[in-house]
Amino acid sequence: MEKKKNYYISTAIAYTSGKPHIGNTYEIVLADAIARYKRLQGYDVYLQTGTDEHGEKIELKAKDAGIEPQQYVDNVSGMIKDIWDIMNTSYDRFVRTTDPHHEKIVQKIFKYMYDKGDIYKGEYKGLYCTPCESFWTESQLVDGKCPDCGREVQPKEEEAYFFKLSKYQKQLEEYIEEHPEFIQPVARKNEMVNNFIKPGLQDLCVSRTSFKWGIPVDFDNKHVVYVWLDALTNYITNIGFDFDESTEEFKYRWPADLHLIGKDIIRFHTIYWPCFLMSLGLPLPKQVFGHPWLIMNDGKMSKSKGNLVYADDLVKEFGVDAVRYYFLHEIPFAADGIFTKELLIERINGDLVNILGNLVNRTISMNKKYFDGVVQSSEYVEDIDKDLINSVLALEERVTAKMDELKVGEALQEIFDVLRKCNKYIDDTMPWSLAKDESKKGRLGTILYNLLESIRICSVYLSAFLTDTSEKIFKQLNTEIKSLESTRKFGGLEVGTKLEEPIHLFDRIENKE
RNA sequence: CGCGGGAUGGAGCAGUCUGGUAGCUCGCCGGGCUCAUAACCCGGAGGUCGUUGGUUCAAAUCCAGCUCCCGCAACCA
Repeated sequence: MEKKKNYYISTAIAYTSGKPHIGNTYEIVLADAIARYKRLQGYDVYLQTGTDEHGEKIELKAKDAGIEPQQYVDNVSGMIKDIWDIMNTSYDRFVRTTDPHHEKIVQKIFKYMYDKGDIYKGEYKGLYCTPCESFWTESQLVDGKCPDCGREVQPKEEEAYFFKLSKYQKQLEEYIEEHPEFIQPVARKNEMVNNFIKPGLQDLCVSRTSFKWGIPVDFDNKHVVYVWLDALTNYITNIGFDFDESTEEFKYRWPADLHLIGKDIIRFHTIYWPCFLMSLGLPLPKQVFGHPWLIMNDGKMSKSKGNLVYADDLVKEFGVDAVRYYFLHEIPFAADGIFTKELLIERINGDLVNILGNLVNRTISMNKKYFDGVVQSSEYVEDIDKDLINSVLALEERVTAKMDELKVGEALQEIFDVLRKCNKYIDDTMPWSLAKDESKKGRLGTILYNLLESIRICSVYLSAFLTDTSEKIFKQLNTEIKSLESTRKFGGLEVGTKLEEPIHLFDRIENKE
């Protein structure tokens, strides 16, 4: 028996400062599509996501709301999970950094690094703005003053623990050089190497004394663990890492195959995280992909601009697969994608309604009209069929190639290219014309079979992206044949199958304004 | 001279590594078809490929300079 290969993919854990907007929601959908495609390919996939719940910002938010931090994060974490569910994402575990087990292991990790000498006690020297209670770096200052309030800053020292990043610099640099696929896209790798690693890594301050809402350093209670040491370790604590004896699951899953993260936190994942792992003596994740952002016309989404859009609102208005399609299709591999409602409607009408929905509807309608919905055999082959069938059979290779490069939007386009071909095939073969001639019924049945089978195969691939729609198509085709294996030979759909009534997969969005 | 990415018909992108008639989606104009959700199919108009110079029989593609845009520049999730 062949042993299934396993595939561990993670998203960044979402910060529980507030309800996630579509820019934050995009990532889990992207991860979900990758995970579903890998599952389709037969991998034993593990998709982990969750929430990052500590830090000063949350302490303050809770205080403003007049509730305990735990209550605050329980609420927001639940909200985030709800949205992930609304988006039909197939995560295997939803983790939280306030989970007692996670906290316990983080404390152990901190202690281990301290005992090993990788964490030491020192003084944090920085420029401090007293009214804002914040440290700033030279480069963050605006005209030499606090970027938040514009007041003078003073040099200040504070007791803190530091992690010896410098100790692992050489090892990290070598690893990155020897594994060109480690940081994606490559432009990000250059940023990290040129801006941080080559100039020399400074030791990282890994504890705070200015607030309480964090995991306490158990041997020095004045300090809480720096948020990133707490957050990043979620990737190992939740699958069973421990010093005494890690679980079988951990041994099986780690190292992760892919950390999917936003481009804003690449530094934490490609410099700090690898160094932490080296300190723990663990292998590094195979790949970190810093995906681009979904932004608005007027730039990044932000509360101050008042241009926030939420996924659950969009789903209510347009349906989950329309939103999934937009996220996955619109955002290229390396450049930011724009979100506007107009573009969303354009995608829905142009692709989902016209190309996909209409194709399925017209095909099933014809089969109903001409053959009472019964799938005919495909004996009457002509040359024109070959082009269509070859395109359909080539899909696996083409889609997989794009998915392996994490170019999910392009993978989706490959499928839609074939759907377009199906529409063209209908116009070229003119089934309605054959239907008028009783002697051409055989040929007519063959054409419709080719179309139905092409649609079925496309639907198998679509199941990774448009989960509900794919199911609706299978249901209309009245088939349970949905495996990737079944797409390798044209002819999976059984002759004699009785199709369901044709329905509209997507409704056209009429111009309201 | 901090590091990196980019500039291609009205819009969004591919093509640049491995020079050889500029491609895709949308929009626009014209035609076809009627199975289908005014959907589908075909044809057409529209580009000095940011700019200047160089190499070459030949440059969007290679080389050099310039202009403009964008990302990164460390303890902020």
